[in-house]
Amino acid sequence: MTRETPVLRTDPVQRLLGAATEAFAERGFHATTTRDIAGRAGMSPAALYVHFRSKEEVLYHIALRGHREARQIVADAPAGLATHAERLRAMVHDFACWHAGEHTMGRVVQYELDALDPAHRTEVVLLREQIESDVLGEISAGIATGEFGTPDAKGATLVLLSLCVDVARWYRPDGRLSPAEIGDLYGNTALRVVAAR
Amino acid sequence: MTRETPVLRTDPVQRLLGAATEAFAERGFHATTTRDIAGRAGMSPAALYVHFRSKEEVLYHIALRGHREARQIVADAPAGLATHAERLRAMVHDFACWHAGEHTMGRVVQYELDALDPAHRTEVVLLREQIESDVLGEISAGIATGEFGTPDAKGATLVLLSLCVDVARWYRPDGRLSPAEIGDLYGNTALRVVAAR
DNA sequence: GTCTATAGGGTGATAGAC
DNA sequence: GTCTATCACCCTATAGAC
Repeated sequence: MTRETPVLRTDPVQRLLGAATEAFAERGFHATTTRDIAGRAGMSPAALYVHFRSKEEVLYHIALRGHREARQIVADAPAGLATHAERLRAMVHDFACWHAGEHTMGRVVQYELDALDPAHRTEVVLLREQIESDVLGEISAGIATGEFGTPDAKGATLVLLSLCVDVARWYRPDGRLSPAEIGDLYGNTALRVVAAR
Repeated sequence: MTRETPVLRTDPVQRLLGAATEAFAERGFHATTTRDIAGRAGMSPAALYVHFRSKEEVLYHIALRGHREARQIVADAPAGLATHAERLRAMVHDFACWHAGEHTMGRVVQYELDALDPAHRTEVVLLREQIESDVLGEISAGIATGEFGTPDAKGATLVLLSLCVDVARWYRPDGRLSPAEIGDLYGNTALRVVAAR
């Protein structure tokens, strides 16, 4: 009567999305074959096309889910924190930490965007702009209250987002730093970058 | 008697390497066909194989040249500068600036490494470690003299190199910041990251 | 050193049985 | 909803003429 495998893993769509995320992260979208995706999910190549119209549509679903997840991370981070310094630290901490812990998803989300159809790409770029806006808003607010000494909110936003995104490129699970340690390092770095008083 | 095209452009090897760099940067190694490379260089697909053993060997030559160029940029940057702060600022300024101005080369150098043969990859990774060592050495020296307040030389090195590398991902020639402005922003950011006095 | 032609194999996607 | 079999196309790399 017990269920050995979680429901998520028996749902063929979720199995295909998970398999594709791994394959895209390891070899890139173009170098990944539909046979590889289906094989990792324990299916024949044809089964993929029952659930998705094309290989590109698989990437689209992954990119959409990943970006929504990332946006949520950034939006939820400052909840309950009072100062702009603590709020920004939490946002950068959690965003960097997510790119380490979810580096497989992160790599697909950040580096395979150009493989999307123009319409799908536009939709995903909107989510990216919301994340950027969240961070820019926090930094601008901190500058307005005098909590941050930097005069350049846009420059600081660019630097901090770029820093977090690049974690997905270099992070390795067997590396020197854990996701939590990366979050700490990056959260503290953020306060230096905006010259928090 | 005048020469309309520079010698570099008439050398088929240089033409192929330039064409391949553009193609790899735009579409990635795996999505680029040898037909595309040869076509951009004004040749037939077969001509490529007179000068290179394989598509991978073309990438290898680009990666080697790009990494040597980048290493030179970082090594030359601090020449003639006395304080560790000015030396580090120059290194980060020039390295970031290079990734913007040479973003086509930079994108290939930073994001197509995994497509190299294991032996070629190892050779290129050695050059990367030299760049890392150059920056770590400068930061450690600045900490030793008390010029930099950060206690974490490795963390600061990681942050600054990551920042510069990621410029190749997001930089667009028609964007808000010029390569020189990015260099300035990143050079100043570097001094904040290491807590320069 | 360049070309045209092609070998040999892999790719995304579909047809039709169960 | 999954499978086997396959289509039509594209790929890297090579052969051989000039």
